[in-house]
Amino acid sequence: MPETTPQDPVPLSESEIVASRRAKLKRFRDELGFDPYGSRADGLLSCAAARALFNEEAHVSYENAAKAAKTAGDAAAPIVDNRVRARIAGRIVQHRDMGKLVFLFVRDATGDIQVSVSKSAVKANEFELAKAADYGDILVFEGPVGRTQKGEICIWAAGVDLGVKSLAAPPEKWHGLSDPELRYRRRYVDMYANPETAKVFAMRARIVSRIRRFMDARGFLEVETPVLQPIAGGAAARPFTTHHNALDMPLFMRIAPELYLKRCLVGGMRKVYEINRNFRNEGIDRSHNPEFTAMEVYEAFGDYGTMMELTESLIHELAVEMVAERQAAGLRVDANGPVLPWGELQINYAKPFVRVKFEELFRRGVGCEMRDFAAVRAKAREIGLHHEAKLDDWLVVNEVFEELAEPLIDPCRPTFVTDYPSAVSPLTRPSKSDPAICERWDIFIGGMEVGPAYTELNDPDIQLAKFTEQLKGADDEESTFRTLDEDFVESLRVGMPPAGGLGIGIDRLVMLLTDSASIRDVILFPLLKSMGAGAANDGEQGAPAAEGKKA
RNA sequence: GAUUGCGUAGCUCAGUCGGUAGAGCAGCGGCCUUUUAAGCCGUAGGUCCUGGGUUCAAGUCCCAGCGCAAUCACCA
Repeated sequence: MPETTPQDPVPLSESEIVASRRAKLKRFRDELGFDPYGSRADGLLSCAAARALFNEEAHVSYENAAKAAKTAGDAAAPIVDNRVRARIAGRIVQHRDMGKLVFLFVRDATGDIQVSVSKSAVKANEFELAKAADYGDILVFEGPVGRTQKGEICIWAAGVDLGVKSLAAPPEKWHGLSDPELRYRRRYVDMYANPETAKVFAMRARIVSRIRRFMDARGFLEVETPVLQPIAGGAAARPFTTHHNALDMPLFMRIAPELYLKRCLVGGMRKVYEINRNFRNEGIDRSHNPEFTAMEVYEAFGDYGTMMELTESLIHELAVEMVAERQAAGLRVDANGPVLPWGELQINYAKPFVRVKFEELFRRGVGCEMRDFAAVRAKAREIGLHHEAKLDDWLVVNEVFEELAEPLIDPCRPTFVTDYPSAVSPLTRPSKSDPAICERWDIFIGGMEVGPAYTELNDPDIQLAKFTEQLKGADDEESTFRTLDEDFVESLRVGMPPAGGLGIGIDRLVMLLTDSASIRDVILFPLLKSMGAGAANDGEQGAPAAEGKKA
């Protein structure tokens, strides 16, 4: 490179690596006759499936026959080879060139398998390809499944082809990619460099499909409701705003599907659910991503009790299945039931889950009755809640509860906290026997709130009053996106049957079931700030990052 | 949004009190038909996140910015 222009931030050393890979690509194509961008390959097995084809008996009898043939020379009987043949494709993650024999480890999403390529067993160009292959290239191999002298299951290549030549500099092959930022930004590298990553997303897919099977088996209908909404309702979060050009209409990305799913009940669907993305314009941390997957469930003529049974059965069943998966993978499993590790914790998903009333937990954590507001306020001041005086009684109760009572919940046992004060759950139906509390629960697992459920409010007049009251309390910023959903109220006037409703944070549940510490470890492409100048490999003409955006 | 920590080769990481920029892997050249965390020998590779400042001298100290992480706030 004679000169590096400012628009070309690629460091010289990297161009050297890329240049050598480009030279190899040319050689593979021009000298060895392989298409560096590959073509269709039929009958491919996964690496895991190929490994499973190994048969010790066939391997031993082949080895013996080959040995005998060698000593007997020409007089030997023809060698019988009963080893099963397999064709696989994957990235080269290890490469040991022993001269006339090359050992490679090949990886796909199911795992690794060793391949050895002997100069005497393949065509000359195929051998050269295997010999010169780079870490990260995808190769296709075909041959019998046996093992090596060291006992490693191994495909003895009879054919080698190029799937695709990789031009990028690969990550370190023993440590992989460990910088979390690089793992998220270049997930496509993370997924093959760190097999654990690929496993988590395979588990996530199985969990979500099991949830669907569970819901379908119970007669729930899966529906899809709008993500683009003229009014962002159903939760108390800040929405993302957008705009439809042809209609010249402001729109919001939904913060919850709730109000549409309830309309489905009005329309006559008895049991509905939706698994889909919500978008909330709030902070980001270990358990929050701006877009996240939630399941919402509504059951006509159910209530928060039916939702509790459903939730408990669902999560229990998922945990049992995860335990079975871990057992199948050879991991140690707790003999005492469905116990899964989550970081330092061992979470026990045995039924029944813990159930505790808000009022009871409050009493235990705070040491006074929640309805004794004077005592509660005294406690609030004691723990340093200075703005206590400005808050309504029940809001103080709630804050004191979160501070002193929630920590009492055993993080190792899924726990339903039930019967919240009505005043802190404005859209929930008050209990018939005690209107100060309402029919709502939250489920906590591992110290995280995984989801709430309610006996839904279906009186249009009360709903309208509560909406209106909420709007009155909105500050300036809030009132720019909070609008009364009159059509929803109108739907309640048509008549929504009494119902139970449930929301479960799927990402958080997947975190718990896959022993992932951060929500970003269970979201393939979590939102990151965009990089300014000097962005890694993006080729972006990174404008000085400080410009614009920030306010 | 606040606080703290981190940012050095493609990757994983050292870098002492402020005094010539280091290692392993990947790459490149050579040897080898059974390797297993990376076979053996040799070789090359740098915007020390960016921009200022202090200093004879800054990867190192100071200020500002960018990014990531953790904790808190908001929220689920």
